[in-house]
Amino acid sequence: MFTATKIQRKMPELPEVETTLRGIQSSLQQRRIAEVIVREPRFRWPVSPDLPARVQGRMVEALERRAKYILIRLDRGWLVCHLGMSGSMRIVDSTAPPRTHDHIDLVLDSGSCLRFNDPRRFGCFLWCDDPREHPLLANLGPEPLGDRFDGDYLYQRARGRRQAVKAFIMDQSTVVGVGNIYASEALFKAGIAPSRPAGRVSRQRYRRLANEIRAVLSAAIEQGGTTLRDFSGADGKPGYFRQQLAVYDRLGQPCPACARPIRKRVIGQRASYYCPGCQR
DNA sequence: CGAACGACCTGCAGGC
DNA sequence: TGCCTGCAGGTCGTTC
Repeated sequence: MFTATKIQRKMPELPEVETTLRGIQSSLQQRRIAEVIVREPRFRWPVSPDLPARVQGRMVEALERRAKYILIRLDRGWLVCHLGMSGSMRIVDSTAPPRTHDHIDLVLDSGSCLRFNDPRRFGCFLWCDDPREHPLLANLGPEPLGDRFDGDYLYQRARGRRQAVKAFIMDQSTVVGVGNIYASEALFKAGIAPSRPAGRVSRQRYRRLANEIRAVLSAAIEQGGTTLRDFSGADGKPGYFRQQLAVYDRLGQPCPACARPIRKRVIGQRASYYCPGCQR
């Protein structure tokens, strides 16, 4: 039960990032940034001391997402933000007192404020001239919901790879945005064992896998709002999101398809859940 | 080149 | 109650 709460509370996989972006977009767009408050600059990459000066007074033109990065386009330059493993963003009244781990504020001319909270500080909040030239974004694979991603692409890219297929699809240079939960889920739905070498999955099965990745991410994005509402409302309603998961965090529970107990194995240093009967 | 692994952090659950 | 250990949604840099 507590596991369900845990999952709800922090889940910056791609659907969460997309939901976050949609949630903050209308409050930021076409607003001027009156002030930047950095209470804690130590992140995965530290906040540059000159970031406030570059950002204060700028207008927010648009928000975009690339992989799990939230990109905020200003009238001069961009902000490149990542939620890491524990980050979240919310819109608050700029007079609201900051809570623990509320590290950065973008105070807007509207009186609202974008507040970035990140307990583990694995995220980042960077300024750059042009994200297309930023090294962090340079080697990212295609978007899983875009045109350039399909089974044939995965099949081609997997030629000669001995790496486990789960690690392969979680590699951001293969395809972006497939996190640990959805990697397990998509592999289950595609009937592929997570430890199978990437180079030993057929073209046909990669087509299935690509479709399942798209399906599971799209469904989660549609539900993202619900997850966030539960999160911010703190109404203690557990498990709504977790019920959608067939295998993740379900060690020993019956497979929804064949009822054999779900197994857990560490692959590429990450916990992986699968059905030994349905996945080959 | 690919692949494995350590590292970065805090919070929480569970065991003793 | 409190201390210790292990584990957690990400992913980059180093090393082999």
